[in-house]
Amino acid sequence: MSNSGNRQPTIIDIAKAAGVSKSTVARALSGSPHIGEASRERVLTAVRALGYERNHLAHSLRAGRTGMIGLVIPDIANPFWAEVARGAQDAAAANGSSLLIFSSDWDAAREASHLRALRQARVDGAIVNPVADNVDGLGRFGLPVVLIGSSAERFPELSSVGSDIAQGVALGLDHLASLGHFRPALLLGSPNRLARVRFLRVVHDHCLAHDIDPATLMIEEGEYTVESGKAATLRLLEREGAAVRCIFAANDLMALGALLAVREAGLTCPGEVSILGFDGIPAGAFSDPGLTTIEKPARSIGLEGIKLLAEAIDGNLDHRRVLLECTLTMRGSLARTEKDNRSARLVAGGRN
Amino acid sequence: MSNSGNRQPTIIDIAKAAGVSKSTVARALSGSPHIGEASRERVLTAVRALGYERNHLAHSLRAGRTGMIGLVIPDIANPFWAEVARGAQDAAAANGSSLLIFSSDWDAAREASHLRALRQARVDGAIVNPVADNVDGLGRFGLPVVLIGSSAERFPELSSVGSDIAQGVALGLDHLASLGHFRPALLLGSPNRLARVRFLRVVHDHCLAHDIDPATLMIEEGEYTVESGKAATLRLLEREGAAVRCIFAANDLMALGALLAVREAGLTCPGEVSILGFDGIPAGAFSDPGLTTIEKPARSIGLEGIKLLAEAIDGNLDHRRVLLECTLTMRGSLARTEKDNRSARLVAGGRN
DNA sequence: GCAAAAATTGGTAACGTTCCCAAAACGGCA
DNA sequence: TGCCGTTTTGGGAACGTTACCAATTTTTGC
Repeated sequence: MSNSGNRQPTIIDIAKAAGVSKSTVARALSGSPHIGEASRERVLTAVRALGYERNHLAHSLRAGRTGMIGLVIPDIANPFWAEVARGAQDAAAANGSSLLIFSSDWDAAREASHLRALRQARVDGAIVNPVADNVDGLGRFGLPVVLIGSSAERFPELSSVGSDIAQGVALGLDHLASLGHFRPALLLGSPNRLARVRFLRVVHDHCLAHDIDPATLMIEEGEYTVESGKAATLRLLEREGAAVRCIFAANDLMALGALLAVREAGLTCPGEVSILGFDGIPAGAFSDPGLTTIEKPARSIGLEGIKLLAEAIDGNLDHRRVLLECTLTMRGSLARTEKDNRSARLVAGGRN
Repeated sequence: MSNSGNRQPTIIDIAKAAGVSKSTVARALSGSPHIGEASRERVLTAVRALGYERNHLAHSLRAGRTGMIGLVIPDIANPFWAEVARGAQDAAAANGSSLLIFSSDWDAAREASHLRALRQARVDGAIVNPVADNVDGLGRFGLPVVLIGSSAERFPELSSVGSDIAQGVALGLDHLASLGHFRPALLLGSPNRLARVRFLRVVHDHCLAHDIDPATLMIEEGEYTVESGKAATLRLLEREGAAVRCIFAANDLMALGALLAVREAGLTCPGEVSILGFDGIPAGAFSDPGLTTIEKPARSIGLEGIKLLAEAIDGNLDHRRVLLECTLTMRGSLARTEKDNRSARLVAGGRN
């Protein structure tokens, strides 16, 4: 009668069934040594019989930690972020915590609202790709936070995990150079993007190391979409006297657009034009030829984020910034060139 | 001294600050009418001053519901499931609940463990794409469940949301017919797959409706991957006397493979061979030509799943099976054919 | 056989919230 | 002024767990 209905049994139900007090049940459940063998047996039998499962809510309330972690990313439907989420999920599962995932849609208000929800749910901490420009929302978050993604640079006072863009760009340039492409045309984002500045800085250094005048590199702009990449490449190919043999795009979508443009211009890839992308999106595997690209370690970012956060939660709060290496994923869009265009290094006057 | 440290304030802290009892604070917070205007003001002022935020754990424990919903899918990194998750997320956010997302990796043990975690977290219900063949794990889940995906058919006694494959296949066949393709070659999964049977049944009906002998259709098998789709298409094109003008693939990956094969065989798409896919994966938008496909309503599935679950949670537990319409996403891989191959309907003896 | 030590057990408070009931304050009215 | 009805308030108890302390039982040593 007291246990009418089929609600989940509590330790009190177990205590009644086993004929002991709830304290004893708690001890049996927690594996405490302060309990007799006989009692433990009877409790565990009752637990199995009634199908008891600990109420995580009550436990969390008492213990002051929930074992839940928040993950706020721009869009779970975006392959890159989905991959990050997957990494975080695996790492979280490994240490027994679960993930509360939210998509901010690059909207500051939504991000703030999600952070509030996370705080109210009393998560132990959160991993966030911040969209808000002001640190306020995050600074006042009041819980351990780890930032992910490149935008984390704007908040140097918080721990973060990101991919090493500079290393990735250098890796790409070195690989291109090893194939004889010393002066790839560049498909970059719009000038006000932070990523573009970073990208160019590495290119600059690379050029100096190879005795090339950075000013002679051809550069076109896009908006990180297939269409803009295609249009930009078409503009590139139409430049007079420009024998484009290699294109290095700042993201895979633009690289895919470049591929389309090259074919539309009657050229072949990789035969006449080599194309290198940046990101490692799944769609790059299905193009023809497959897109060779610098792959960001998306899954590792999620994984490492959880690791860092776990440390922060355990009080081991050493502020850290982790940069993970990008890797080269070779598919078919790159070919060796015979004409070593490094010889152009002494010729001045290329446009842009 | 009592409120030392900077832990989150509770209603008791607010009560002290406002000089009232915790009951009064609770009333002010819940918008109860049984409270004086003066007290309400003082409470709300204190709330703002101390930055109080309700402890969702304690509330859930008391209220008996958490406002949390579980989502168990095979892989959050898979674009289709990520899209489903996004739909669920949006719908959940709309009614103020949050999502606990887990990836089962098509592994029954992992699925069971995730369901256990959800039960312990006392979620209000769960949306699951079941991998386990036995209904046991789900039947004993003990909480409201909504199944998603086609495998839900194996559990007719539970509510579910899926895409209407039959309608989608019919839609594709009708569209192909409207372009003059009455006898598309079929790229299907292996014979033991349930999906294949369903697919074929619709094709059969369609053929009868158009006076075509289903036995004359060319069919090849693949494993739902790009490579197997390519290989299968190559086999198709090598058949003697087979003038393949149209291919209908059971999923987009195989369709993408078909595209590669067609080009490799020196043919053009859609000029000489039209290709129709099924799924609506993002990569289909980036191929050349873009892949025309039957798109599953992934986001709507997640959305509708939450709606159904919400009803079930509110006790309105009418068992239901919702089938959502697939849509036709037109890109560039289909062309009208002049030769109406319907005329072949009287000729018997095509292989397979 | 008895005291002391050790092992085992039960009772109670606490985590932060909400709900119910009773107490207090306030107003109007005779 | 006293009584009654209404509004406003405070004091528990409860949700299910864990932790502490005290009480009980058992074991050990002499």
